[in-house]
Amino acid sequence: MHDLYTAKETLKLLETYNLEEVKVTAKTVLLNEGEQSQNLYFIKSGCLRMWTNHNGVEITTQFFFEGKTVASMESLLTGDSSDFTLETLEPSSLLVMDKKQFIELQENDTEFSEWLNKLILNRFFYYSKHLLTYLKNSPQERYNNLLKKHPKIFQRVPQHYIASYIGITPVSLSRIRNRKL
Amino acid sequence: MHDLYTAKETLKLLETYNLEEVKVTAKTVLLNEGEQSQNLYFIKSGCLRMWTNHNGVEITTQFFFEGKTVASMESLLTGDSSDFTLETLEPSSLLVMDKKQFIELQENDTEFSEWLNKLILNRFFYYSKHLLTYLKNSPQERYNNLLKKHPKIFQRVPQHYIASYIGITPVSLSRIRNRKL
DNA sequence: GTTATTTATTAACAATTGTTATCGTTTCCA
DNA sequence: TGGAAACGATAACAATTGTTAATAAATAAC
Repeated sequence: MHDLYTAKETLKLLETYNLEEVKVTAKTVLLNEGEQSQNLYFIKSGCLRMWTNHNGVEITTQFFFEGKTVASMESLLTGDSSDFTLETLEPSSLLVMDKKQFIELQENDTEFSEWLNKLILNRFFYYSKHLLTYLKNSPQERYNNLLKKHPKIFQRVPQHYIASYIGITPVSLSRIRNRKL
Repeated sequence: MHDLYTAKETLKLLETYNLEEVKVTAKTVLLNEGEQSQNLYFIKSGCLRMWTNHNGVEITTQFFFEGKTVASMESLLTGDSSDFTLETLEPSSLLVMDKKQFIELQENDTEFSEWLNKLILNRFFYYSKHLLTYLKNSPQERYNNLLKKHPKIFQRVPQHYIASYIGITPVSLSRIRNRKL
């Protein structure tokens, strides 16, 4: 009942909607903070980061890799302006669903709305667990956990983006990485 | 479309299901960490906190006051054991929906499943925003924001529970509160 | 009402992180 | 391919938080 869709299942579903596929270079902004989200993206290849401005500093809130569906959900669903900027980190190939089709499918396509509900549920669980790491762990521990669970991130993502994701400055992350135990 | 239910609307909906109402004293544990969630609660009066054990220390993740619906959603929906303990902070009056009825309604009652989807969406938005405060703000700033937005919490909830909610120790919170500006 | 327990404050010190700046190195385009 | 921008490491110092402990005050229990 509450099994989540795999990347393959999601791709299969989305392919039935004949979505446009776009190829973009690294550092392409797909959505600007303060603007209304107009699209839902599925990453066929490449990766993205979601970030938000804080006193002129970019705070990365999440990374998304191939096989994942990405959108500023709150903005897309409510029509409010997005709190986040969505930007590619690598040259990426994306399936794009525009807002009009998104709303249409959400209201009239049972399979799509079920898929969406599970996506939202999945993201809810993700945020819930992620929040816990800020309550339970120190920056050092968050780094250790990230390195253990997602070592590949460090090979694909510049370190200073990871720093803000962990909740610290790039300087502090560099220190942590080079701290002798 | 995506307006969320008010406390009054939720109460009205839940009252159609003839739920049992229970009155419990303060410090009553409704769900233990490690056990499967068996119930969904609606708080008619009183308040609850959700917490998780970390190396013998209780980390409070959320407070719930009258008019709110509470459950360890992940545990209730997936059947996994709960990551959290649910405990009353004050003598409380609660509407209780058991898991069997919950599943039954979720599968067969359109209005209930729509209500639930909005509840999940709402909690997703809440966690998303809450997480941001850990990425953007210092403990001092999180305290300031909480005091500004929810000053009543400090009148109803012991300070050391609030400390872990903010992500710091009780000692540090006391210092912040008494720090001169 | 007296005793326990819980709660909050404060102090002293250690450890961590933030801030600012500098300096190589790498990467990116133009 | 050559210059500019981005990136990561490091240093020095300030500021904050964690840790442990002692104490006082408030609350709950009997």
